[in-house]
Amino acid sequence: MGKEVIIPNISVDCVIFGFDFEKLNVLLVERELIDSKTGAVVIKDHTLTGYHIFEDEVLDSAASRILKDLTGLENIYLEQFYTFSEIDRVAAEKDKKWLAYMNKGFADRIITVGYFSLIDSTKVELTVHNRNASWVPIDEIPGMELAFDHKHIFDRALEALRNKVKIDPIVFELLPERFTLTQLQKLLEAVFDTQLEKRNFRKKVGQMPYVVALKEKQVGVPHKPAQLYLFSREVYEKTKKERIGLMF
Amino acid sequence: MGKEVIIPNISVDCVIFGFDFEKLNVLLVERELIDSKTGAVVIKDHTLTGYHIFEDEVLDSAASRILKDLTGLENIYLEQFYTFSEIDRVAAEKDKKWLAYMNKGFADRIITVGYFSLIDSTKVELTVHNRNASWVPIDEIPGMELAFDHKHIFDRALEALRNKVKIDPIVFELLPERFTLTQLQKLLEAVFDTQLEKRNFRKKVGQMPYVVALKEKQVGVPHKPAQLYLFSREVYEKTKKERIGLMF
DNA sequence: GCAAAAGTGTTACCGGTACACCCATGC
DNA sequence: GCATGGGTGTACCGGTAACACTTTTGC
Repeated sequence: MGKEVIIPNISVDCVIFGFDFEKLNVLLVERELIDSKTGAVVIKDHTLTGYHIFEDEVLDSAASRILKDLTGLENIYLEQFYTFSEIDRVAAEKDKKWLAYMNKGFADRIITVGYFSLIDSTKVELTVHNRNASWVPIDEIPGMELAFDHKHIFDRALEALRNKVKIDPIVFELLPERFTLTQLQKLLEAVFDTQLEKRNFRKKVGQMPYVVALKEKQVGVPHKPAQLYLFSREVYEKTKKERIGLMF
Repeated sequence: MGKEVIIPNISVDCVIFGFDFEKLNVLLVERELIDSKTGAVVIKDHTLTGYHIFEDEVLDSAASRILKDLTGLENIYLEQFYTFSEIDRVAAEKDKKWLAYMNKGFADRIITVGYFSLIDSTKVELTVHNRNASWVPIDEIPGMELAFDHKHIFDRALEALRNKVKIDPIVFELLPERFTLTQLQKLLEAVFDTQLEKRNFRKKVGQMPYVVALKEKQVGVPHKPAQLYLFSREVYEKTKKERIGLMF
């Protein structure tokens, strides 16, 4: 560590998803560039987190590193979903200024590998490490100004997330270890931007042996306390059966 | 064209799938290196097709170019599925020798972007362009010796293909425009390495408005001639409905 | 007329969907 | 005792799974 040499033309960008029990959010970092002479604001927008990879580093490690730098968390769910190579993806005027200002020896053309990551946002503190990072609800992204081609990257990430959630129980990565069925339902509703019917939802979850009821219940809530559950990937792996059903 | 400059550390590799009405195959190229002094065979194995990308070229275009170079075909279904960055992925002894022999200015560490492509193999001629290219049934790959990390890339490609086939009607790309239901069934059986029940399969296909029966039938077959069908992506796009059903 | 593959219909079961009411807690 | 979200059962329907026989052609 310390004198790592970057590869100038390859980077990793992370789309970090989190769930606040109401909405699905993405962690964005504020980017601000102020003219040192005039004091005028040259750039003020938001970016995903990303960085170049090092010469002796694999993409997955670079993504983990970036994630840890921003959130302080390790062993987080990360999935590579697409590699972006548009020739002018970092060539907008404001982005060129930004790269010049950074002055880190990046290439003019940068190919970036997109990862999405799912974190239990109850575990992340945005006060210490924050480089002005904040959670933004996914439905606000379309109206925002993002750096580089990050809006495009976000769109692809959300699509990849939805596809993966359908076939693999990764949603649980967005919840605390112990969660209620209502939280799980709200989460899926947020991911797919839809509404689910409570009784049917619970019936379905009841058929998943890997969503296991704990003996504990919520405490201190001003209504009937909910049963707490746990997701066991171990049980999932043991009980899953191959499904071939074509869905198109 | 002509004086294109390659990017030394980024390449594209294509896993080309084809269907011969019996098995699902992959197009592999024979790689042979003979010691110019002794005449001894130094390397003899198989590789996927790939090449570096050019400085002014996008990944998708590089993949199309590579595909066209090998098969002569254009406008082929191509999908990027994963980017491979293991540090020693081209560093095995035989692979280093090969790269030295090629002497094209490639970097020591090459990151490669994997694409899979689906082609109607009745359209490809392996006689003209062939650099010793041949179709290899997918169930023979595990027992073969492949260059670089190409076996790993193939595994990921097959996985990505299966996932995508489940949610999008891309299988039809592997068939001629006009095909029979039995051919479609055999193809799906080959892709998923499974058996399907004829009557149920046909009932299901009967509910897909975008698989349209033609007026024509097979001719010259020594049995009852089969009805020919056509896949219409246009009809598919118009009639598809969003499904959210969780499958895990 | 025989071999070879195409084509078709019925029943049993399961999973999906739609829907309305009682329950436990904090204040 | 009231407001708040937690939790449950039933009826209908559509899709999936299992199964055997008749049809059309080339030779």
